Amino acid sequence: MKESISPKERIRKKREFSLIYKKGNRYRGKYFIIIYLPNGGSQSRLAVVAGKKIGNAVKRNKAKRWIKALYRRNKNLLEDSTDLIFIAKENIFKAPWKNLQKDYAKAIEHINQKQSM
RNA sequence: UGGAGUGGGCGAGGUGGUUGCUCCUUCUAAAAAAGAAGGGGAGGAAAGUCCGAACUCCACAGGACAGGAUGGUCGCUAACAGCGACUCCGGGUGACCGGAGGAAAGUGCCACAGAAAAGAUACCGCCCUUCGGGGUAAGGGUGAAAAGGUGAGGCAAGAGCUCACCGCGCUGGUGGUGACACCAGCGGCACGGUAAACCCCAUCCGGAGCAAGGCCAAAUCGGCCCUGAGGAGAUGGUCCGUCUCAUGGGGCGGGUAGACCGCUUAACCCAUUGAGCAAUCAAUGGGUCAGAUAAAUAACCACCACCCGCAUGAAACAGCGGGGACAGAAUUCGGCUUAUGACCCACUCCAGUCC
RNA sequence: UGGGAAGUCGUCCAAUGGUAGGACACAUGACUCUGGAUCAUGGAAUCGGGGUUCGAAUCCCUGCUUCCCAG
Repeated sequence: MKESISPKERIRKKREFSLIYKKGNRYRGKYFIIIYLPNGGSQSRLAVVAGKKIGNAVKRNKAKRWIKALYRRNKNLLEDSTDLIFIAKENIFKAPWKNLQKDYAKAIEHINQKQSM
């Protein structure tokens, strides 16, 4: 299993963001919020939002990197191809790596169940 | 040994493994996509956006006004509110640090207190007196600030009225590119403070900003041009013809999404030599060092080094637990300012002790 | 990324460089059988740090926060 994220696997256009915000479902995790929408394509896609509330530029980048790493490491968990927007919360910097992984696994499980129904 | 001053260096600690991101080159190959190999990949402040430029577009005969910025002198620089050296003033025992045009061009302001806050009709006072008035500014108290200061002479009482020293101003000389310094003489000296109040003087300044600007260009709507058989209407007594409207086909230019250029080789960096007190400049040789766009440097693990705490101990090693700042390029440079853990280096000052 | 504006009691606004004021809100008391309204009294602030000045909310530097504009 490859663990890369190529440009095709990212959400980049403002129009696409608006669509997902409008029609997608939300899951509130402990350290982040996920907005997800099945896209019917061949690949899942990803975007991370880290707002100004979280901190300065260094902190925002760090949050993005962590969430991207989570996604890469656990690509195979997701069953259907889905567009995902992650919104990082402030407490993400206090979390140990293992808790983040648990929280992520729980979130993906939740999404899989919802979509198979 | 302790305390302090100035300037500078380094700053995701190092090595390895697994998995990843971005750009360039070569190859798979003829192009795109994809893959493989090799190489490059954050900072001293990248930050705040406080100044100054480069670059691009717009405006522009020339001159004047308005508005803004700067402000000791000389130098450096592409430019600057920057930097260097020097001058004067103020602070500090000292190393050192901070400040800087003009108040005699004019206007304004100086609360309260005080007689008076500025070219003094002087409140109390002192002295003289023909009792009408006159001469004074030593002393008093107020205030942030009170009309040169101290001492002596002098006088009715006093006063730069006179003298000495200090301060201030003017003139001349000498030294210095200059700010200014030193020396001599003269004036006796009514002429505060505030220009980060208006202002005056000198110097500089057109506006907007890479979301600048350029180039290519879907879909849709509308515009213009060409054109086909037929349709409707107008002209006409009717047909042909001509004109208008709707429609089919083709083309054109503007322009949106989007793509590309701008986009990284530059007032660049390093070394040596020379000029200069220095900032800096010159010559020679070498180097290429991020270019992303929902936005790249990371995640996890192991070991080693450093620091802190715990416990043992005379001390150290081993052990356990924890820690490593401020902070992320976005057109590019030169500065300023602010944030910053640990460590290191150079020079200097003060105090104590010893030799 | 670039360009601009503003910070005064809890809130909304005032204030020539000279004692920071008003309204609403809050607290206490009076009035009332009680509450409201009314009356009286009181507390509470110049975004932080420097500088100029005898004296700064105001003038000058420098940071911080908030808001607006440009696709």
